[in-house]
Amino acid sequence: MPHDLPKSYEPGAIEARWADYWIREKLFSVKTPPPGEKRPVFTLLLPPPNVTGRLHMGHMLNQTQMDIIVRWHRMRGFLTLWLPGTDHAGIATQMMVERQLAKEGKRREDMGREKFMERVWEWKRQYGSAITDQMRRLGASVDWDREYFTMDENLNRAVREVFVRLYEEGLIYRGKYIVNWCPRCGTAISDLEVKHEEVPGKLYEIRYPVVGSNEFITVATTRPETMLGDTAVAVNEKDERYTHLHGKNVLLPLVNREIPIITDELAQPEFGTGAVKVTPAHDPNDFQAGLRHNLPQIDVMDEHAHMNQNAGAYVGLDRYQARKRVLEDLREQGFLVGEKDYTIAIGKCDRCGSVVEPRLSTQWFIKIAPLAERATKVVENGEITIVPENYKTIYLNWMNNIHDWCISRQLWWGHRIPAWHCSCGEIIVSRETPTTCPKCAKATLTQDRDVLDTWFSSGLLPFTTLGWPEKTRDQEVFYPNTLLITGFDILFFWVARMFMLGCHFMDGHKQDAAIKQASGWGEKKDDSVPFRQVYIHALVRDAERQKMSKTKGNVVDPLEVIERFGTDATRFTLAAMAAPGTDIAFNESRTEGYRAFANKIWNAARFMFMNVDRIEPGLRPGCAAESGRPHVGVVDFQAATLEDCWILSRFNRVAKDVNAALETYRFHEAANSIYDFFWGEFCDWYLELIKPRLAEGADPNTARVACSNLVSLFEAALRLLHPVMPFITEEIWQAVYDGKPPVRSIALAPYPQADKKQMDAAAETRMAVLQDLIVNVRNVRAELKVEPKQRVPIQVFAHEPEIRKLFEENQGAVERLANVERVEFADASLAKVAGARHTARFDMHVIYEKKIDIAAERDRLSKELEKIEREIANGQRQLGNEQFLAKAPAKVVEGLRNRTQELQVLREKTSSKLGELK
RNA sequence: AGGCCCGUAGCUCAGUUGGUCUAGAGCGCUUCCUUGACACGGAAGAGGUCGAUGGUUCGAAUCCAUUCGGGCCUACCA
Repeated sequence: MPHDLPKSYEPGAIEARWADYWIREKLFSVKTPPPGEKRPVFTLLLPPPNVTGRLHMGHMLNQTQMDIIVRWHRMRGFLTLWLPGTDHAGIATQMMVERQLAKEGKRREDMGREKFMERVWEWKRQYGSAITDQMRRLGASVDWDREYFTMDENLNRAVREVFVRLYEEGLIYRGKYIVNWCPRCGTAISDLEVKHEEVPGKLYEIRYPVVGSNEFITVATTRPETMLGDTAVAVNEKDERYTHLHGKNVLLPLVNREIPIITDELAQPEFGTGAVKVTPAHDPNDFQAGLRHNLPQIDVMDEHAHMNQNAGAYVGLDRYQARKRVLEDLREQGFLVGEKDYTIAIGKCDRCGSVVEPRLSTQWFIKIAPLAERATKVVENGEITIVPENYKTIYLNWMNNIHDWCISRQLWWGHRIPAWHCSCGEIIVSRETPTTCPKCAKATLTQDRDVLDTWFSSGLLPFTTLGWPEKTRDQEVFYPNTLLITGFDILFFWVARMFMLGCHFMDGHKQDAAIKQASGWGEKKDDSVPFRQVYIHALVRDAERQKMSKTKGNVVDPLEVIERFGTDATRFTLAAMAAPGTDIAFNESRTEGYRAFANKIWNAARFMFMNVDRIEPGLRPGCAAESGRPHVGVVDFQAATLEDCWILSRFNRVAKDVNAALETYRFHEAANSIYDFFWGEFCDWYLELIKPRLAEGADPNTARVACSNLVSLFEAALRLLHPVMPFITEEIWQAVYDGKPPVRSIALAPYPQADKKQMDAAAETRMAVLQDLIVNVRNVRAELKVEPKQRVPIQVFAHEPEIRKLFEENQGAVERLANVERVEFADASLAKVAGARHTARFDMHVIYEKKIDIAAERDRLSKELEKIEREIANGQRQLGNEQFLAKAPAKVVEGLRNRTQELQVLREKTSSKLGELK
């Protein structure tokens, strides 16, 4: 077939074509294997993006890393399940649809719950696949046949089951507590959804008159408007300033309510005046104190943080207006006695940014301690490995201070809480909708209005996506999930919750023993954990290391980057920059560089095809294997020459490095190894070296071998690169097989593994010396400003016969790559010849009439000599140190000894030459 | 308040348990080259006392302490 590829690589159409092909062919769909199968299994759960989401760099980093690991496993013969889905994203989606409604002049309250829900589903049907369509474009090799949505009927059933079980076990309770309340969203939110911020504020001192005396007691507060709900003033029992007031009452200003002075540890003598107002309905600490002293709870605000009837004259005012008015009135009436600048910590709603109000309300909670205990243990004892390890510390730290989790939300969009209220006050928690109240037998039941926190359902995904609560074969095979790859920003929101809920609900579960063994997890004891390993990656920032955010306007749109440079180049950028544990400052110039890399690969392929078409048009490399087969390195390679032995050896070493790097999620090392190999060794040296063998007029047999080797090596290199750059590798690989590949896709071909038999350390060393000679000649030519086209003779003195032989055998290579006219071999050192170069293994001299710049040469040499001497001195000092000889490993001592010897040879030559020049 | 991370070439970053690190890469920069795969290319080069100080060690960019600078996370103290 004619391989007339365009001169430069155009990713757009090619990528779209293969992305479609992979989906159409269902290449990544996984059939559940029957019992008895011993194949290794790899399971990965996609962190479900919000249905409302648009692909951002964080997603892309996450998905690139996952896809690399997934493709790598698949090519190594694992039965690889990557399970995709989207999250219904309670608040985000509801807000999105409400905004849409607002444009039509409608409000959800007017529509009613049912109509609104229909509308959200409508929205989902229309726009809900935007983000997954974008994933398809990335080439994410997920099993689309198993795609889920967290509001799917089967997942909803599982959610109800979980809720009921936890309730029955006493791990879910309902109660009236202070929760974080967002006045804009109109719902409770969990501790995690509150973002803390420090802002300058004021600390106000207000004096309360003590009843039955003309004394005052002065309290300090940052939130004077809440005084309207005060039900006590607390002082510390040990605080002698207030001992005489114990048991007395004060008259609450503005409201004229009598409230007691109590003693409680809430009041700390060192702070402010040592006396503190107690507002049980508006502060979590005060709430606790209120319970201790049985104080009334007076809520003075409504759900939008406006003052209610309990606020008397202030009713209807927003909390900040109320603060202003309260302060004015207090000042006017002489109660405000102090006002200090003070930094206050405020909490803002993660979603909408409104200041969160601690609010007394009835909510559903999960008693977290028993779940946390188990989830802590499995990380401590290594049943779940968290990588990098510092996230393990962060996780354990958080688990040790974890609070009960408020799971109810006052929203409409989400999993409805499976609880029904009877007019008699009874609450029925049930899997199915109950018809009558078991207590009073009335049929007037209404379902709880609240829905569950979105993270409640996503916390169950590791097992609910595998058919739970049914006992399924999928669970035996795929649970525990092998790995989770996610960002640290949802470590607590999601990861920790999955640990807790997974261990709890899959307690006692056993993975299919044969599969567990084959997958390499034989040593793990606990199969209830949701994952064997969790890899946490960092954030993608902009080039200035700023967090990307819409408000800052510094968001880099991955699709735009892809548009310009290609998906492969963008993926490669993220992989090459993803050193574990560090944030990625996304830099477009890198992507530009990797587009050039793709182009380089493309042109190397053009070169290959050009030769195949001319030399042996029917040539196909021998990779007829499916993934998992043993012959997975370079196939049918006849190492005939030094460069053949060398490149084969290098390939295997690189394959070894890449596999090792991926094993520990060092994506950047994997990417860079391949890059350096492909460009710096394969293209820059190997292709140049074999050109004479391929050239027209060369011996046909030699040409055939060279051509076949080239194709074999290229084919293997494509497989090595495929997980990182899936598109270009597929395109060229298919072309290598002329559109009739042994398997449907390179994604199903075996991944290269290092083969010791193909490694040749001697060839690598010999090649290094040859390269050294060539580079030296080029170097001298540049210094002498020899015309680029002019070929020059050189003179070489080799210290050892083998080196001379090496140069003789590869004379042609030297002549071509260094533009040398002929190589003359000298019998004695050339060190003293002006302009000569020398290394520990050879001396070299370019024969050229142009005079060398003696002064410049002298400068260069004395600089060099200085450096050599410094290093020799350093080496000798160490080698003369007995402690070093005794303690350092033999390899290090040996290396230093050799190095020092070489340096001494160099020093001799350099100094004698320098003497010559003076 | 507690915890975590970062500070290496002009810029963006690598540098796994301290030992061929004689500190690397990409981009940028300088000089030269359109040679039949590729100018998204090739060849050669300049550029860093690894934030600072002190310590541990035969040996430190790498470990410890202090300090300066930058970022992040968690936290119910008025």
